[in-house]
Amino acid sequence: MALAGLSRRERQIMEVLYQRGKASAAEVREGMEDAPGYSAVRAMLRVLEEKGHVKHQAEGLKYVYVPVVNRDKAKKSALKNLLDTFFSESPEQVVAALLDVSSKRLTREELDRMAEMIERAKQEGK
Amino acid sequence: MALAGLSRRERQIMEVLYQRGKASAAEVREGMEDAPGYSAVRAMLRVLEEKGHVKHQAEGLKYVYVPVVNRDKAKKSALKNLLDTFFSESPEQVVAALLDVSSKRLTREELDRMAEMIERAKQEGK
DNA sequence: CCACTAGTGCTATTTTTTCAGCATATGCTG
DNA sequence: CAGCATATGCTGAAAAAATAGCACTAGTGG
Repeated sequence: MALAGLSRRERQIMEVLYQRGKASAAEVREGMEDAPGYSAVRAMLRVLEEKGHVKHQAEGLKYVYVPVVNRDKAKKSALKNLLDTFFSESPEQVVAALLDVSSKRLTREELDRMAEMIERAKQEGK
Repeated sequence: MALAGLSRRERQIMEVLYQRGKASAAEVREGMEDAPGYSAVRAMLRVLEEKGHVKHQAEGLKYVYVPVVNRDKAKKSALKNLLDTFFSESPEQVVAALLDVSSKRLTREELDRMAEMIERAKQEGK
């Protein structure tokens, strides 16, 4: 898993990076809760780079950091982990929780699209 | 969040506890990847208790540890976090990933139940 | 009773993590 | 050009985390 094995701060940083796709040290810092000093963030990004979790590219004047493991893979393994630790590997329960957590914000259209996805899965599995 | 702000090991331990509901130090240890020595696990459980994340109860001869924040709350906040960092807060995408990750294992019945849940959400939201 | 196993409590030590500060480079502005 | 803002590179050190080890207690089997 892309997030496992990381220290608290490292994890926080990786989450920001996955959220934004890419970010400079300063941006990462902004995205962090209880952000430490700028130096600290940079130091940690450097460590993360050494460990091979992120890479940087010059963009204009500054460095922009990007996760090495692509978002999609990280996403899947994060989901798997969640499934594992909280949902007893039961996807249904995830859907239930999902509807619960975000029920107010879900539009009719979104619900329709979800239903459709499930419909399609049924077809395929038949 | 019940898992935020924890160190790597602490987090690992909490995940095991949420997975199993409750566990003795030895069981927690079994559930951990790259498990450290037994003493280490116990020490961390003690720290987690001090910090108020777990509590213990004597069960027979040994102590059994339980998370303080109940599973359901922890579950929701973990899901919210996932949504936030990987799915741009889009529940649909979660469903898509869910179907993708576990498509093989999903039975017709499970899919039906999911569809039904969504159907119900539509009714309510109408 | 003695040895053995499986617990607990506590503490000391090592390793990681986290952080701040300084020196330096670059572009921009008046 | 001088001053300022914004970068990076690096290093040292405080703080937190992770771990091992020891002493002790309570059952259990011989």
